[in-house]
Amino acid sequence: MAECASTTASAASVRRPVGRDGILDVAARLFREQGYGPVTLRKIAEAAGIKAGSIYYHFGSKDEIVVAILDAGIRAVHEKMRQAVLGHPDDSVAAAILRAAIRAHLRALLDVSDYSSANVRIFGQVPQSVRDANLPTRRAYEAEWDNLLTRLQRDGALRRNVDIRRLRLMLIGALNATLEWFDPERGSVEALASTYADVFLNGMLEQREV
Amino acid sequence: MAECASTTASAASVRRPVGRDGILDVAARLFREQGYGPVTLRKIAEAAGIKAGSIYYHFGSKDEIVVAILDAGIRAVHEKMRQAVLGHPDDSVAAAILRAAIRAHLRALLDVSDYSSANVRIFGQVPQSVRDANLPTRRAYEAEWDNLLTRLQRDGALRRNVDIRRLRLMLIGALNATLEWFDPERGSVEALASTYADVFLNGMLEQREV
DNA sequence: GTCTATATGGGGATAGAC
DNA sequence: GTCTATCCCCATATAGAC
Repeated sequence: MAECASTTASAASVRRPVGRDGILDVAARLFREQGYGPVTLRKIAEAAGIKAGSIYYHFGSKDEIVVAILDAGIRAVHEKMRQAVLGHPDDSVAAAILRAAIRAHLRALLDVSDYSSANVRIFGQVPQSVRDANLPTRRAYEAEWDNLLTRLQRDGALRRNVDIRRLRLMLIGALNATLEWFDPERGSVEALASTYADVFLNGMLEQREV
Repeated sequence: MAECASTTASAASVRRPVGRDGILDVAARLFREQGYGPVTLRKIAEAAGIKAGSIYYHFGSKDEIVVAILDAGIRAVHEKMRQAVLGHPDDSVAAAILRAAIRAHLRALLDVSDYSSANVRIFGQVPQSVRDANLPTRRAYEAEWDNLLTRLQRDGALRRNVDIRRLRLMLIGALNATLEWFDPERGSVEALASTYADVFLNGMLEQREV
């Protein structure tokens, strides 16, 4: 969000205003790394190079920070996924479109955005009021997937006996779960995305014919 | 774990010792419902009908309770899955064995055990020391799946180009993610298990021939 | 915009009576 | 085996100086 990474120097570094975006950047990284509970305003302030009380100049409460991060996280992955799908004409092969969407979601989560990964990591841990505030943004992303899946099913590319809502929950849930165990040293995001597409599109059983 | 459900009466109910197992039962339910952070010893004690200080007669710390619940949760789902697989001879159709294993895992998570669901819900939220204590039990369950998948792949039932460890992480991660959204009013666990098996075994694309 | 100082509340944990 | 009472720490949040 801010134009440069914050200095993580513990103290006595160059004193330069971090501002609202700087605080959000640092907080998103900490939430992604540590989850919701362990990240206190004191830790955020220290990582940003300011004092805890100063945060209240920019935000009214801790929850306000969290909501801002959750919203930005969804918007980031939504945008990536939308662009990936737009890159294909409507009459493209269904498998290619789905592969692109899966790849975009995983890249946003594992490669690109601390905000998106923080969202997945902490959404289940934040107070109900915070979840509620994030809901409209989430719904918009879910609708994007539902539109895509509905269109592909109508075109005959997807099995007709699966409920679209359930399929979307399965797919997004499976992709988000990678955050718990993905290790770039064991393989690239690209390879992971390819495997997910293989399994979700064609299954894990040996195909009898092609 | 205890032989009967605890009375949830807020006060002045029949005073009967709840004991170690009673505390664990109540705590597991609260952790499943609320996650790790919001569940305090005071809340556990109140739900169990005792006072917070009394918990320390049975446990040395809050973490000791959490570790006991995490371990019991894995053991419960492990046992269910193992029994489900044992119900099939080694030369059964691979798809049938996998379906049974998937069904057993989902049932343990969504139907049977507060301990298993609490495990999935809070594992990512607990301190590292608690996770470490739970690791051996987890590894044993993971090995059970790896053994099954390796055997099926050796028999030619699974595609050869997928890494077993990665496949297991994909599968378990996807199944565990259902805890976030599964609603029994929208469909049974059995139906959900069937859909998961369909998609993971054969994929979501319309099959060209059978 | 950031600081220092502090109010206020709730958490885990302990000691000793019953 | 459970109670009451309490210690100690750390969280969010506020007030006012600079």
